[in-house]
Amino acid sequence: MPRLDRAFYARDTLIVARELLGCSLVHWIDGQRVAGQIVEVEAYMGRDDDASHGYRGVTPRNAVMFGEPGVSYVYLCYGIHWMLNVVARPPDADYPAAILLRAVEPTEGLPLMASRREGQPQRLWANGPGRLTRALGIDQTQHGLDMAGRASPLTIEAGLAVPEDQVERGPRIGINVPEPSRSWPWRFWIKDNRFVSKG
DNA sequence: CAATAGATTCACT
DNA sequence: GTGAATCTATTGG
Repeated sequence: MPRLDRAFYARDTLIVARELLGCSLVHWIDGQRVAGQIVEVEAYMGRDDDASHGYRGVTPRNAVMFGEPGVSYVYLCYGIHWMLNVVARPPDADYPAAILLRAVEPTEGLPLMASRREGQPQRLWANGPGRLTRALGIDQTQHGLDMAGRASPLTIEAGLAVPEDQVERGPRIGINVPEPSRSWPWRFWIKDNRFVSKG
């Protein structure tokens, strides 16, 4: 399937988040292709969302959130876990925005993934934002890549559209939960998918 | 500078 | 359910 182009990412953040469901996150490691189908995402928009890294303005870490759509935003969380986001915002947006990839279902390069997730059952390989980066071999070196660019080793490819009746939306989970009025519908996941962490 | 919270996961109880 | 692991950006003195 073709990789998602710039125009895909250069739209309303919530629309892009919704449409990322069912697409394939693809990474080439040493000429090997590893991939998973995106089953859970979370949108972070700077202007109204004080949980967003972009809320308080530009810093060295979050700068790409203010820039080109389609660029990867990778950062270390809790000193241990790499989080993978992709910038998604209209070209003229006056706010920073990115979408956190929270879970994928492994589809290609399973032996390589297995070696990176040794001792874990397959259902736990990529069921979580820190787990999927581990499974696919994504870390700081993938920060700032243009995922819409032709040569990027990290990209997202189009998938079959997920029907609306299979999509669920809900609030954040965990420690960083905004006020209820602002906490929905920023998380999207495929209904009944066994890799979705919570619902 | 020192302190702290954090878009989490894992091992253990 | 609870706590540890481990490091960076940000906040406060």
